[in-house]
Amino acid sequence: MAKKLNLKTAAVEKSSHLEYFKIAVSVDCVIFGYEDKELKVLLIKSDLKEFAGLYSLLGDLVRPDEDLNEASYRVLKERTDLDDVFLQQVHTFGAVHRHPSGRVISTAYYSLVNINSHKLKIDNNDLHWHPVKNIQKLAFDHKEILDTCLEHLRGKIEEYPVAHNLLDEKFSLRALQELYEAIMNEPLDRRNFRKKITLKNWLIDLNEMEENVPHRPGKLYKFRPRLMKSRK
Amino acid sequence: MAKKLNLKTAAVEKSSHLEYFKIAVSVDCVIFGYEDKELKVLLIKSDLKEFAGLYSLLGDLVRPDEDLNEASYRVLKERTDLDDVFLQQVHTFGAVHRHPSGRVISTAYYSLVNINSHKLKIDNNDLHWHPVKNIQKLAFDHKEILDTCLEHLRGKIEEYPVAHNLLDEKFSLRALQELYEAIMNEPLDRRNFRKKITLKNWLIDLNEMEENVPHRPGKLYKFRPRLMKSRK
DNA sequence: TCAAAAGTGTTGCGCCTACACCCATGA
DNA sequence: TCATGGGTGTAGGCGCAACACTTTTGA
Repeated sequence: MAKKLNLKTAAVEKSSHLEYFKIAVSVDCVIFGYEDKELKVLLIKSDLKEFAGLYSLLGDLVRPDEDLNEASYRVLKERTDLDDVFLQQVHTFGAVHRHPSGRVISTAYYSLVNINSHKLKIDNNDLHWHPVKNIQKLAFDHKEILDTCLEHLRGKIEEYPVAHNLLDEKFSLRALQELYEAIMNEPLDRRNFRKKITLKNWLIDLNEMEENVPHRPGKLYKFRPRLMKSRK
Repeated sequence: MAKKLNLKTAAVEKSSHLEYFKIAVSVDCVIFGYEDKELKVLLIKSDLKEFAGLYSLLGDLVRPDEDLNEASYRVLKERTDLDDVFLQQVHTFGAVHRHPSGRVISTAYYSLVNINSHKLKIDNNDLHWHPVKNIQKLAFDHKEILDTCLEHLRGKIEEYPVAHNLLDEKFSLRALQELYEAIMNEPLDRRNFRKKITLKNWLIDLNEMEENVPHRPGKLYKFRPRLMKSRK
């Protein structure tokens, strides 16, 4: 009974805090792809005058009736038409002046997609895959977001079989190693890499060989299907 | 020149998206403490009718002119009067209906504080330290937030010397081990624990002994000062 | 036959776990 | 002298890094 004193309904609480509903929430997606032995990220030309000439990550405001995670899937789907992909939340960036349009707090996600398996929905915004290594500056705090996500990705691929999202279904161990080298940005020892991967037991030997290569063909592998839970 | 076509100022962009500024952003702080060989968390009685009788984490809406991280420091300061503490962002929870007052997206932080080194600012909301082990249910999605933060803490203390935030300045190795056992929720081998800690070189031997213990006194240690960067 | 990459093992090191005994102190 | 915890070392296993030679294929 005495406890009743301080209780208020949610509706009452909301009305007393209306002035706080002035912050927009967005998601920014670091969409990684892999092509020509390079890790790439999907960028778009910023359409803000303040960032004229700079590229930015793909992002959008979260809709009032949309889960935060769903918003990141929507962004991805809108741009790549993919909807069953690896996508992971990493960090939320909330500096007051990070966005010139007003107060926008943004949750960063990264995603791994196969560049060959989809067509970009290219509009007139210069959407393109950009090699991660060359990126010096992006609009907003997107360079920091990119760096943070790349750091997370580096930790992730050591422990989880997520690399299949970036590759075609069949691949040689060399191709897989080149992918790892591109992500880690360092050369790896071939024998040790093969041992480590074998030990993890992520791969299935397809008993097929590379074809049309100008050298001794390598065996082809694929990732074990049960490991490939997308959307998480 | 041609590029000018699609550019718009930030002000224009904001006006075209006003309907999205309807989501509130909050921070929820999992404030961990350590007392009586138990890991505890600071809880408050929920003041929402929808959650009558349940406890919740400490949180607050982020102010329009306040950095996200600063909001979490403010919440901590308001409740514990501490302002130079370990605080780390973990995850952002954004389900549509996670808050009955409306659309509130919440970024979760956890913090490590010394229960003895401050006085709680206790108001009439039944603010108290609650053993983590006994918690079954909390208001909102706060149980999930707690679990997520605890999992992160477990990883953190293995790699970083953050435990000093929970202990008094001087402590015995046994006390440190008991803290680790409380956090990991499992017994640890004494010899192996000491070896591991010694190897990490986090501690300074104070050449002092425990006093007033009913058994052989142990040596006292403290954490190396340079390691103790608070606020990350 | 050459160029290019495939494929393969061993050694040493550091870290981890499991495990048992004697020592110092206060009651 | 007893109860309580302090303090210590070793052995086996595992993962990791460093490192070189032979084989297969296409050109």
